[in-house]
Amino acid sequence: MSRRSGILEFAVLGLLRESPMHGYELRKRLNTSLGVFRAFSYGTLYPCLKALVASGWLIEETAGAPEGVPAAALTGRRAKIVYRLTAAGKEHFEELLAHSGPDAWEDEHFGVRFAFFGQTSRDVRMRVLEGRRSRLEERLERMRTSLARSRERMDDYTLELQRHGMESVEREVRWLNELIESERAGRDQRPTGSAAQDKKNQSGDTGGLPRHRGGSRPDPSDDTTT
Amino acid sequence: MSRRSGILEFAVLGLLRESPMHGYELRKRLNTSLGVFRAFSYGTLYPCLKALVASGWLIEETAGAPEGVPAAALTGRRAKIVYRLTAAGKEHFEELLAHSGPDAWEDEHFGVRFAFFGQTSRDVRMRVLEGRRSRLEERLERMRTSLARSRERMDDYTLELQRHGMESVEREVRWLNELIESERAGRDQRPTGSAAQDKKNQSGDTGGLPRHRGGSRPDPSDDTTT
DNA sequence: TTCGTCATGTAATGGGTTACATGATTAC
DNA sequence: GTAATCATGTAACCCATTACATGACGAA
Repeated sequence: MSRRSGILEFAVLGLLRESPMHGYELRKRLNTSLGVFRAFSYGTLYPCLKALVASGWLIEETAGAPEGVPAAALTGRRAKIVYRLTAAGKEHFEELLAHSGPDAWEDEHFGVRFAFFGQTSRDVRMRVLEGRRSRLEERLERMRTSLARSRERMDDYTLELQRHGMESVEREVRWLNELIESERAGRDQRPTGSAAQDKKNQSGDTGGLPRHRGGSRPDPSDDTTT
Repeated sequence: MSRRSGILEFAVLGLLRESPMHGYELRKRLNTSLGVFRAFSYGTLYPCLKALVASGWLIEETAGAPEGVPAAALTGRRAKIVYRLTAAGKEHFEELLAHSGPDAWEDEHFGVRFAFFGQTSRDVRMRVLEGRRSRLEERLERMRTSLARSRERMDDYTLELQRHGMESVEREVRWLNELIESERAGRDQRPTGSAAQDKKNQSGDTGGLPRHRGGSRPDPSDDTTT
């Protein structure tokens, strides 16, 4: 019954913070926003939603458009279940964003967190980025020593595999460095191209962060598009 | 009971082709040879070994050094279970190497296959590399269109995440291109540094492949460098 | 009326981990 | 004698996917 799954819970909460949605649409958004790192199926999502409702982070809405529901959700067709974040849920999400558990630096966890960076403070972002970086550096270190110890026993392909793997991790670290740099030095300094550029591209405000759904947003033109 | 797991089975067979081993050592080798992509625990390995024995791909040896067993396996200590590949097992492995199922191009599957490239023919290698490449290219295409469709609705961090993800995949494709190039043009042409170099580094034989445990191994100058 | 897609769910299965239970052997 | 590491296993979860069951709605 404890269909929870950490990341999924986190991601659902994050997406619902923007606006209430059906499970169906939620899944689509999930798989495009986070697509690179993760994809979820209904078999995971629906039970998880139930669990979140049970915890009080979400409420279900079934009736005919209880105010906030975006018209799109029931353009005439019989309303299904719309999930909406409760106040408690919002709080919980913020909590999760800030207090990253020990898994927060793992590949997928990090990816998902990153996708919601727009909803948190620079402090938290820095913590997460640096945590991730040091995790990767440890990994690199382990790879290096392990490679050094067994290199003679490996054939060339295995070696190449290892080399390429390390190179990828190193690239990842460089990317993080750029992001950290950019956060540190930057006001708005949103990542573009290869991050860490000092050009003239701040979008106006200096103080903060690229508020989620940053400058661009909202024409509610299409709902489903994604 | 079907503790089989495709990749693990494949990897176990591949490692045991080199020499018989205990489950214990097998796991260590598993986690260093394939370390970048995969790690397995005993909870997975032992049941899988039993299943492989049941299938006839392996046999267990318990007695006191039935010939081929590497001395190391029982230097005095009471012999545990040593797993040895049967003829049928060898055949099965070769079959698996060549006839890659439809999953063969997925991340992990590919990684593991690659680690055993030394044990197969150039033809097979080419097939696998090209299969992997086209899989990644499809992925890239999907990412591109999906990004194009929803780019305005994404905040900058999500966007950066997407960008970085695509870049990684692109790099992977370039790597594959180099490998393919190198296989195509190459006799021995083992991958070194960034592959695809035409220098003077063939290790002698021309006809084949870097026979596993090949004679070359990149100058042990620096270990960690890359 | 049939097809696509919206929409919600569940049961069977897969593939894996952690933590535990157990004990021998080696090195100090 | 005591700690590390070799060595083998299992039971209790965890997390997710697939395939299925069900049905409404809109458009051709």
